[in-house]
Amino acid sequence: MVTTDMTLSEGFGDAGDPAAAAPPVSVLGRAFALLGAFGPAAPRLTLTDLAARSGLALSTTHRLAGELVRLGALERSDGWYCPGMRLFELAQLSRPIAYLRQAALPFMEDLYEATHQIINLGVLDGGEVVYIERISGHQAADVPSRIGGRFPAYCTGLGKAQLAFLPRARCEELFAGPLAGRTPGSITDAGRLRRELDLVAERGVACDREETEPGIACVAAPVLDRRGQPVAALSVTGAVGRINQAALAPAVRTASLGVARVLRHSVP
Amino acid sequence: MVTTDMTLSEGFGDAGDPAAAAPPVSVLGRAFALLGAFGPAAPRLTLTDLAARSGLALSTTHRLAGELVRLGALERSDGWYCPGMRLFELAQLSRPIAYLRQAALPFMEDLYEATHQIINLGVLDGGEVVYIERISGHQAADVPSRIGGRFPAYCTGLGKAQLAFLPRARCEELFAGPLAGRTPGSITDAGRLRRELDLVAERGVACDREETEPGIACVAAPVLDRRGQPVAALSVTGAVGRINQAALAPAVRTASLGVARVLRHSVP
DNA sequence: GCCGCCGGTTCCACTCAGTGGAAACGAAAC
DNA sequence: GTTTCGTTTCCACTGAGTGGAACCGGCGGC
Repeated sequence: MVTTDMTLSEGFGDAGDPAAAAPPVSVLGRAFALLGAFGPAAPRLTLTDLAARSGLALSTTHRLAGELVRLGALERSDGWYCPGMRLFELAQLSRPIAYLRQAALPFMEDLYEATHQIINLGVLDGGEVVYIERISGHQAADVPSRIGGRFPAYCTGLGKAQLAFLPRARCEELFAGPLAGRTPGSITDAGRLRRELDLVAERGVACDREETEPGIACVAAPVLDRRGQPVAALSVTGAVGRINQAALAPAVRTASLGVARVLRHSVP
Repeated sequence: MVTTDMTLSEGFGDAGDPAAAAPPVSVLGRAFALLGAFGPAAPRLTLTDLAARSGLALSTTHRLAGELVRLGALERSDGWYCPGMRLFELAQLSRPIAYLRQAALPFMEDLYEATHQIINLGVLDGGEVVYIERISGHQAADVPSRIGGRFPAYCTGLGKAQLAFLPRARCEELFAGPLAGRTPGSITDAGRLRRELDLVAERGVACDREETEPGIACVAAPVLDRRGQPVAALSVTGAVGRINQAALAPAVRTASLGVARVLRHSVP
């Protein structure tokens, strides 16, 4: 129910600016258009880029950016703007995120020590998964997940693990449209997705073999609240050859049950 | 040089609102006053609290908060507002933070596996340390650090490790005023701080025995850039009895050198 | 059951913060 | 030297933003 129209404005790395459809009317809208101009592919921008990507007039951009710098939401070093530390501080106060991370990290550490693969924690937002925390070692596997990043839920382990425990109706409405898929392995057929989710619900873990990224596999398990609703999911991710899904499943499931238990006891 | 006046508005948990000194003039200022109303002690607020703590008129608060919700910067569930996920997403695009975390995490994992104590990563912002990442296990030691949290630099290991490598002049100007201290063990004498920092610069590690929090000790080492300037610091933190500073120092120092090496090779 | 209180929401006339075109500036490229 | 490109400053216009006031609805007390 939240940020349904927000996904549209997600700053993807398209070079040519598509003259942002509906120029925002309110100052806040404009300010967030500025912030939204940044993205994984554009972690820092000059004033002119900022104006072009946000669709705002140059002088407006200049003034707003200046103000955002004063407020700490942007930082500027030799002509480049990038998101500032104040945003980071504020973001950490997000209640759900702070609680989740605090509860989950010890279990993520356990999983890491046991597997030495990448351990991810993500939550569902609309039909997408947002990565909240990720721990990894030195082997810089080309796993595309990134804290604060988003992926379509139906083609990631983290997403499927949570979708499977959503009320059926809610899930259906999320995937009414056609499923584009990310890789040749992604599920793009609604019927097959439904059967897959039934299987996940039955087993308590979701698997992903090259559905998110070629060569990458993962095993994920949901963290459920008292009412059985998913609040997050944990996953172990790595190169296909290094992920033995059958062997990892119990560990991931145990860890996510542990997180759920801690959350039940700490959050009222 | 950044956010010098920002520290004033840090939302501490004082119950009675001190009728925020200078009401912000710009819409953005007002919006950030709203966001700044949240704090560790107030992770969620009602509309009325929000208005009181930010010093804005109720109807203004209502409208702005509504807009921030639409933008994803705030979330609302049954009457409570809290910082939203969109902020979190934007914050992760902060170039310095993302690079730092990516470079540092593997080494932090190594330190964790070796010590099973709390591992912190922090950067200097003015005279304060901001915690960027923290990993910990199940023993919920009462260590006060929190991702996104701030402490005065001169009474934390992370802070001293970085201060010691700042140009002397810069350091002096940061601590021109009197040092309040956090605990009986904190350094509050400018002369003693200077000698301590000399020692840190010589050894390459900073120690903290109950200077931040009674019963807590840590060992920290700076991550220096090409020019020898500190960009961050790593620390191992835990209960005094469990931290053998002499034994940990080489490990922490090695890890921070590792991070510096990775950063040198990845960031231009 | 009725009333008063207290959060939250909506309304609306006033006005000042915000806008953006244009011009000045400065440094680097030609 | 001139041109070009990114940035900064200026300023007259105006509609987005403001906040007092009225309204709504649920809860607790009388």
